[in-house]
Amino acid sequence: MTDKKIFELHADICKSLGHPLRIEVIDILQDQELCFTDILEITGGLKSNLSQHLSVMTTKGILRVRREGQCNYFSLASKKVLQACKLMREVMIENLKSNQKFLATL
Amino acid sequence: MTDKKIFELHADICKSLGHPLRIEVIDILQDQELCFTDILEITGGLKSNLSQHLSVMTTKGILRVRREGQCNYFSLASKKVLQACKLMREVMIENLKSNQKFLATL
DNA sequence: TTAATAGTTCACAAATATATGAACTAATAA
DNA sequence: TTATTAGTTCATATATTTGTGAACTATTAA
Repeated sequence: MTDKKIFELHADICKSLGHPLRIEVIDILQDQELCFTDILEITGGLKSNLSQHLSVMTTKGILRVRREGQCNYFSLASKKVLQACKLMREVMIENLKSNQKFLATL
Repeated sequence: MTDKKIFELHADICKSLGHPLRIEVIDILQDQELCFTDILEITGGLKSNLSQHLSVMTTKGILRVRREGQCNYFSLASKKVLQACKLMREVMIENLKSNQKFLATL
């Protein structure tokens, strides 16, 4: 496999982190498995929209689904996703702080 | 700041990882500082395109730029970005392997 | 001053992602 | 059987990203 192809696959899975609703879902599922309706109740918004985002995340291997009766239970496929997500949040917070410091000097 | 606003900022910085060229740049800069022309030579493509991607990454606080003479030297702003990136690559590789295993059973 | 190098910025076209509501399916309950 | 719950899928409108080439700016060299 060429490097370029690796970068594409790598970027593709990283895209899962690039939407507020998907970040929120990762946040919610960090230490629990929840069914669709529970997630929807927490995040708000349209069910069709959430369903599509969960579907993308599942297809990309970020989430697992488990069907039980009429409910679909979602969970994180790997703790590594959560770790990566937390690291990026730290970077964001650090940038936020350094911007605030900079603004304070004006 | 509301949770939703945090998720937006978080997702926004994660978007930096969601493009093959930007992943390649992070890869290249993982242990060195390089100027624009060097990066362009490695990645290929149009200079305007690379310039715009580097600009986005810098604005989002993923990269640092240092001007020296006529050259712009780029480097990673934080090792945490690299760590996050590596974790996501591991997830991607694990998924790739498990897909291959699944295909082998057919 | 003129030319060359090293990039950035801009305008616009094309591609991709996102949101929305309606229609649909599958499982359970009445 | 009929209704209800729990979601998925689809079509389509809108928004955002991305790629491209031309024009531009800043620094150094001749």
